[in-house]
Amino acid sequence: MPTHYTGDESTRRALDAYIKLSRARKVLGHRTGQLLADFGLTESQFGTLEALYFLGPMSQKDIGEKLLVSGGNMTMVINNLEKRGLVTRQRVQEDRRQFMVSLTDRGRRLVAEIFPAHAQNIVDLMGILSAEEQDHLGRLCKALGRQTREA
Amino acid sequence: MPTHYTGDESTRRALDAYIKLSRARKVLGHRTGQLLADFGLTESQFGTLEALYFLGPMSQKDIGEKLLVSGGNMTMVINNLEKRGLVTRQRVQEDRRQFMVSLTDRGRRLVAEIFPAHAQNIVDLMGILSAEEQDHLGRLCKALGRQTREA
DNA sequence: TATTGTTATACTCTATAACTATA
DNA sequence: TATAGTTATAGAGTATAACAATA
Repeated sequence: MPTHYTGDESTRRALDAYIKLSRARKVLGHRTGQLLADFGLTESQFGTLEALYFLGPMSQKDIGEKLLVSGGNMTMVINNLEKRGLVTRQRVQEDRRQFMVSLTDRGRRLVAEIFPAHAQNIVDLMGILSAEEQDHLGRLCKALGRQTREA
Repeated sequence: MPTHYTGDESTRRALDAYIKLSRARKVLGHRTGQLLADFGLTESQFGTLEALYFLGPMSQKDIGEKLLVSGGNMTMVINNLEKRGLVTRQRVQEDRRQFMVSLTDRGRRLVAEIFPAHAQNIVDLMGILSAEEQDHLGRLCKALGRQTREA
């Protein structure tokens, strides 16, 4: 474990932050994932539904970029959601290479059903941190997530 | 996207922190995972090797708890590492239900070969944050990861 | 009875590369 | 030529439950 790495201080510090970040995310994801699993959804699937719910119809490419999921995977995720009647694909007339993905009524109802409990889970999990700490965590993570996509 | 959630402030704040945490971890994991992939290793596999390298031989159960990986998965991860001659299993004489997992010389050499570049990747990625910010991030994430295992 | 680990089941995720259709 | 999406490939992850061996 990097925690026991005895090298120089700046390396130890970065490794330590990284492993704690990873663990936190894993623990939180495990918790939130249980609720989703009760509804037969994976994180990628729910993330897709959530994006469509809050941002409206999008191409597969846009969803993939939002969720950091590769093209081939998006095809599969959308396929699985489509099989269950939660989303639909519609060709974009102006650019027939694209599909616009939209929630069906059933998909919308499912998100509406799950989201409150999902959000409450996250509020509960984050509740160990004060409002200021949550904001600070968000800012630090935002910097990490942004910088590293460009660099 | 929770970012566009228009509910109450505390919910928006928690969701926002959560999504940024998730994105950061995903971006970082993607980056560090590329190096590991060059050596034919997944994160779980390298995490196992790393734990054995820095903490010494451990039972599968202990590794699973460190890495937050379930029992059945640990069997598979260890199997795959064992096939490649990177780890070995030895029955524990005092409790013959357990296997002690150890690095082979080959496994130890592989970690020694990969770790410097892996650590440097993390130092580079975390480098967008100051030393104080990295420490702060670590503390916030530690609280998140710990609390939620107990609660 | 409880625990460690294995096995079986059944999906989902992951990346990549070759491919089709369209731009 | 470049882009959006599909398909094929090939593995690894995930959880669960039933099982064996041991405590």
